[in-house]
Amino acid sequence: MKTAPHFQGAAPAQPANPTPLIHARLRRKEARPLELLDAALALFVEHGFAATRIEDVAARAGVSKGTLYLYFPSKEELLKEVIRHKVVNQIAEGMDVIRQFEGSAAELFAVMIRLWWERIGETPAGGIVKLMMCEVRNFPEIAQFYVDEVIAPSNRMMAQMVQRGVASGEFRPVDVQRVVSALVGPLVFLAMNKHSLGACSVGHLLDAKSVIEAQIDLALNGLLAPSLHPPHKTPKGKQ
Amino acid sequence: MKTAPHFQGAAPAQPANPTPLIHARLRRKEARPLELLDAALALFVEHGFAATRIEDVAARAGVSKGTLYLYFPSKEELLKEVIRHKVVNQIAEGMDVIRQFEGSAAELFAVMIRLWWERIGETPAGGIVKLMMCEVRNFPEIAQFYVDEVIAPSNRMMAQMVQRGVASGEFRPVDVQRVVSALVGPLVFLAMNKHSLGACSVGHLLDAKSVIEAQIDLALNGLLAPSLHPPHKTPKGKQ
Amino acid sequence: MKTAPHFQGAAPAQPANPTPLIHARLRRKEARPLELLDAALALFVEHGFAATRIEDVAARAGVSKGTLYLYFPSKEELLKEVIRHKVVNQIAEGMDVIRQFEGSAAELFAVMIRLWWERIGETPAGGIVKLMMCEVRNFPEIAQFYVDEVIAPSNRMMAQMVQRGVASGEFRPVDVQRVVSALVGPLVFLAMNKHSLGACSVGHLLDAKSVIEAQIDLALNGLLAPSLHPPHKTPKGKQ
Amino acid sequence: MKTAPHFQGAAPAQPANPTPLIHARLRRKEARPLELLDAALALFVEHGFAATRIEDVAARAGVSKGTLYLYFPSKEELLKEVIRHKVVNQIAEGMDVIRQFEGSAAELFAVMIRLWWERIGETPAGGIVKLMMCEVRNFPEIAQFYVDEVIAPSNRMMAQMVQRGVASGEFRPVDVQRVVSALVGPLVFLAMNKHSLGACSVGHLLDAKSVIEAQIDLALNGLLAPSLHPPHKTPKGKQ
DNA sequence: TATGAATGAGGATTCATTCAT
DNA sequence: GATGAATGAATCCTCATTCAT
Repeated sequence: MKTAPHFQGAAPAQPANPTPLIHARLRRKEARPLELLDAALALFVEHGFAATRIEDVAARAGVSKGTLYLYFPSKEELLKEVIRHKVVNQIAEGMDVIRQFEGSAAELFAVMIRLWWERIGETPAGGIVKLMMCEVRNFPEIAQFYVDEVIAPSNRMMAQMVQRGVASGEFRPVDVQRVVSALVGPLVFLAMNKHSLGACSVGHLLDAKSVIEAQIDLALNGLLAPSLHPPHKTPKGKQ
Repeated sequence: MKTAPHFQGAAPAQPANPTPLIHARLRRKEARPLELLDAALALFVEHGFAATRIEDVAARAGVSKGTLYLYFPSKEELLKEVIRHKVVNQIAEGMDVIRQFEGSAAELFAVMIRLWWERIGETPAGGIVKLMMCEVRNFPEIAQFYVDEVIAPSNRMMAQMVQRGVASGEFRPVDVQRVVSALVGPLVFLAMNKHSLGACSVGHLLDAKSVIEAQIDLALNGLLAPSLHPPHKTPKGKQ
Repeated sequence: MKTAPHFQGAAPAQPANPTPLIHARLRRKEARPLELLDAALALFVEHGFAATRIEDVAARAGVSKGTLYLYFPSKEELLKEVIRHKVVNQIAEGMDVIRQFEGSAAELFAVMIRLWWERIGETPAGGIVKLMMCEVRNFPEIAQFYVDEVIAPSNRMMAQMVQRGVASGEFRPVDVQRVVSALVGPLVFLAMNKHSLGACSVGHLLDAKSVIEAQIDLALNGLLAPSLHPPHKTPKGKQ
Repeated sequence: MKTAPHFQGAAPAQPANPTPLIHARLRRKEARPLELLDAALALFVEHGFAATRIEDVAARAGVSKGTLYLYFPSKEELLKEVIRHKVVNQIAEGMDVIRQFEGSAAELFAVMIRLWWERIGETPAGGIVKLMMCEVRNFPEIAQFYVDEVIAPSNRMMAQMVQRGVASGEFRPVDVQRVVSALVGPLVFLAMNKHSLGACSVGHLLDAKSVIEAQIDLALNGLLAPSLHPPHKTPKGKQ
């Protein structure tokens, strides 16, 4: 049950080695599990866990089947490691950026929604969202982990954001939890769709960015206190 | 594990049995494919297509493997038939009700969202939504079918609904297609969640009905023309 | 283990009922096993025993699977019955005609070879030959039966025929048994070929009748006593 | 049940192992397909294609089912490869020897018939003959292949041989093609019989070599020009 | 008798996992 | 460490056989 060291797994461009004295061989050795996790994530997301062959994961990472088993004791453990590693690394990373933002509630709101898409929805982390939706029921232990590590913190953050606007009077008084759920829905849907119908040749129906803008527009108009209406304009050029 | 011969769900119209003591065998033979489709839907939704064993589908329908193959030539055809049968029947059925609605755009909007959940989201048809999201990439022909038969008609209908409000001046002028996508997102998300995390023991985080109400509230406030604000009140006792 | 009454199984045209008072129903009942045997023979010859489906045999005989099992307790017994019945009826019947022939040794020789082809080789009995060649090793008990009932009598008859010519001085003195084997070979080969390559679209390479004539010509020229050479002319028009 | 790594039969030329202790694994890997083809040939010939279990083929080659599928993608492809490999190697090999012969037409004739038996009829290639006769109708593509690669070349060569005798006046003028067919018949029959009735305990009726001699005697006497009669004596001790 | 729906043992094929090199 | 040949349990699917009607 090895856990890989912290590492920016999915980054396509690898900056020059910060500690040049370490052998390239060693770096490769450390990177291997991450390449395997990337490969596994991509294939699990595309085909589902059961329909993905270990051999294809290995091949995509450029190693042989046997090598994969040097790092992961079974297919199921590989899946768990993918989730654990990608969730903590990628999701958390996305969240970090979001968490630091300051500004008005409405601005924060719009920025956060956009950032969520850029940092999570359209990155490999979005694949995790689909993978979880499709596989949790086959791996109940993972569900708890996912709820604790991802869902709950996300919800708390979103809730804080809405709550801040309500407290300041910027937003109408609303049931924060339910509004959060209503806001999260389309984001999760967009992320899933990207790896589902959106990845099929027939699926170029949704332009995620413009749907995001429509949702921001709709939600902000729905949230803002009556006295402030209509302060949030439909973005230019978007009809 | 036998399910009742009086099948539930999918048949468009079942006349009262004209000859009450006609062969039980014959009645079974007619009911069998529907029972198998129900069983397949349930298991495909729960475990995914690849991880579901044909033998388990048959057992859930109270028959043996061999019997399943009397009605469906292969596992893949079974999946296709599940999609075709459940989609056309359930989706079309829900749509019918909606099409006949008369009233203000805002009322229609609220009714439609609630009806979608009652007729599709929380029925077995909701399982189709999750199933499709998880499996389309492995079955490109099904993707085309699903887009043509489900996504496109649904979108068209939602778009008409929004467009009616915009045309009458009840709603703000918005990009209808994008708003529709933003509206569909949380509904689809709710349906998927019901069969995903929501079905795990840790997943009782979302109360679908109240999220639906929150979304209606949010979206109507976001859609209504400024001059009418705030005409749509947060429903009593929901905040 | 019912055995069917003597009957001209394969004849497409059924002559007027010789005993008109017997119900057509009854005749049908008696004929059914024969229709099944005919169907089984045809399919076993075409596809082999293992690759033939019981259901196809029944369908070819115009009855259902269940009906076949009213007459034959298993697929293997059906095969045995096909062989027993077709061998005794068809082969023996062909032999009868041949056995009665009288004439000079050379004439008898030529006539018998031609008759063998007409009465056995190109009739359904020829199918038995192929069936036996292909399946005996899987059914060793049948081998003894076939040797006793078909091979040995045929060989004896052919041997008598050759021996008669040798004894009368018409033929050279030869090892009768070996010559018989050398004569039987191409006949059996022709019969098998008819149901093998000859039945494929690519197999129109052999015209059985002219090969037969070539063999008669060759063998007679090879058998006749030196003083009589060349008494047996190459048939007219055959070059 | 392992067969020796020094494979028998099919390889055109096997150089002495240059590095005697090179990986046994590697040597196995190269020998494996040949051992599997040998095993498949033996079992297909004995039981027929449909009645042979893949697992038994693998076991006879000393490996497991799974291993067979490393080398052949399906049972049907295995059959095709058996045909292709055994046919081109064994048939071609026999043909080579024959092609180089010099001498009188009668001598060539006798030598060729005997050689055919020694090089093809009584070797594993003889099994191919039976296999083809029994299975071609189920595999039309193979029929074409077999006609093009085996039947046609063989016939052409036999025809040349007879034609040479006719042209030189050694043989009577005969219809060469038909005589060839009449000559091929008993050879093919002997080969098939060896794997059919001849392989059953009751089937020791034919001594192939002496039948061959009888056929040579018979055919040569039948072919030689009248003026030369009787130049070809029945071989000593064979009558 | 005749039917054909139902069964489940059997066989082809796949693929996660092991292990000798 | 790395490989990939080998394994065999697991799964899809077929079809001989049974049996209620």
